[in-house]
Amino acid sequence: MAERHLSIEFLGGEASAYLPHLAVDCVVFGFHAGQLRILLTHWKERGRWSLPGGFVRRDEPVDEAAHRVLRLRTQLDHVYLEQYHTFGGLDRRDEVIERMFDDTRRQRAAAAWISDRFVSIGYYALVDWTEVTPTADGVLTDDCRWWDLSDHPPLLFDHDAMVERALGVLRSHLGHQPIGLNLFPETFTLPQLQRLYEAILGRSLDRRNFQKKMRDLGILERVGELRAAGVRRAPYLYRFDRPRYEAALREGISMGR
Amino acid sequence: MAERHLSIEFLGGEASAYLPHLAVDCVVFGFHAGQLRILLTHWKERGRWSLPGGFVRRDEPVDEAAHRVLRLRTQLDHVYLEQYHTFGGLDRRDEVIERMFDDTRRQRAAAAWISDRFVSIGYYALVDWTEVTPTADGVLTDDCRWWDLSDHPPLLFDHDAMVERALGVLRSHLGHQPIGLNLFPETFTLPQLQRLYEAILGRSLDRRNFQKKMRDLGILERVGELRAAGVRRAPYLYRFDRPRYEAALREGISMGR
DNA sequence: ATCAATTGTGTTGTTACTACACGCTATCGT
DNA sequence: ACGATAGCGTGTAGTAACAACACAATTGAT
Repeated sequence: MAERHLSIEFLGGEASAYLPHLAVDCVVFGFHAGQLRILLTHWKERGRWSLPGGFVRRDEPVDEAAHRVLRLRTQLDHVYLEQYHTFGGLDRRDEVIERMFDDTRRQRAAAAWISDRFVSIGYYALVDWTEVTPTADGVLTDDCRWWDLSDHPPLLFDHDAMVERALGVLRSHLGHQPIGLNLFPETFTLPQLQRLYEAILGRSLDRRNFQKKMRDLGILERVGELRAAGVRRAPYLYRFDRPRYEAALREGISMGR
Repeated sequence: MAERHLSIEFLGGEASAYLPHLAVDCVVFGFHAGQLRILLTHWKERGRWSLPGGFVRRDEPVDEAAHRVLRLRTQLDHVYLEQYHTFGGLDRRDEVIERMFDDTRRQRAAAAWISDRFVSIGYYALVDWTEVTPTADGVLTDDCRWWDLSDHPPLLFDHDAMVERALGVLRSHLGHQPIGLNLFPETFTLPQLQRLYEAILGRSLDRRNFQKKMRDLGILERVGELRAAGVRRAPYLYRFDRPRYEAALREGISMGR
């Protein structure tokens, strides 16, 4: 395979193993230092960033395709994943990528396959970033890393709009179901949780009302105190009560707005 | 074209004018006599019912494909349409339809095309049923009519699940945005509107609180009284104040639950 | 004239949310 | 040693939204 050219092989053998014109893209949210972050992949040939995505195998449900993509990019297996919208505008095609293939007949077919119009099913994921091992595929992409949601490079295709919409959906879900179990390690503090909520909502919340609300929800378990350097008073550590958390997920809660 | 066989022509010429493996299906909600109703199409060859659906042209956004499908089945142009979920399980294929094609090579290709696995983008529509002219295509389907949501025949493929999910989404939207403008004629009464809400939510509401709530929303305009036979007291007729209704759509409201 | 059925409106108690004030703990500066 | 300071935890009062409830108005049937 030539250095500057792609092979049809990057698709895992035959392009026909995948459904044409269909892709999945994932907005992977993490949370660190009071900031929402998203996982992005860097395209080798054009020096630009996009959401981690992939194609759908013919023998695979689309949800499973999203999980597979995420497994490849994060090395994580059971992530919280939610389909939120399918993007099907006419602008969704990639003409640049076509030039990245050799000019053999087989390669031309692959080039045509991939550069044609795509409909993309958008998923968003919530993960504990400390467990993620960002991984580029080394073929189409040569880098994969976290970016601050509020300070990331402009993305390829319509991926900026996909991020925007994912955040909007996440925000609207926040008022009706608990969020946090998937974004934090086992234990966390209430100030941390509040900063997460503030990052998602994009505005500050009253600490006292927030804590009262959280306590009253009955999905938290106090497990000790956080001992850390430079901290004045030690905040309590909490862990989510899984059965109650999941019950709240199913039945819904109300969280102000 | 043989009587009992389909032609590739039903796809509007070349099958290749459409994206393979991709479909749109619409759950069209109407409201009549206190009941939610959905529009279903009857498949000629198997004597069973399904949601109205269709394929996506290569030169057409998926939202536009949904509108086109709806235009064909209802003769209506600007319906309220919302994408709510994309269904991509492995069971979504149609093996029966394959036998409905002639055995010419071209027709076999079409048979393979249509009988392969499909991913379907689900939309739901809200329409004033009095304006709809249900229309079957006469090729794949020979009937198109309204059914009570609570009393319709079992549907083909996974369409029962698609209806179920559409209703769930509609229900959850009900608490955050006004609904009704698209389901009623120009004018309607508050008791009618309440019955619509009750049909969607699946439970009865308090008439007094409902009316107070609706009045306070400030999206209604009183335009007279309804004179009807057999009615004791004449209810007032209302019309939605469009600008205010649309503002409520954008900004969201809270409607109990 | 009375009754029955349906519609319109007001009142009250309760709950949820918003705004706000204070005490506790540990570190830091002096 | 000591107070100042920064961050954390809890409580209280006012307000707005919601749920439960009662009564008056209109019209056709008896």
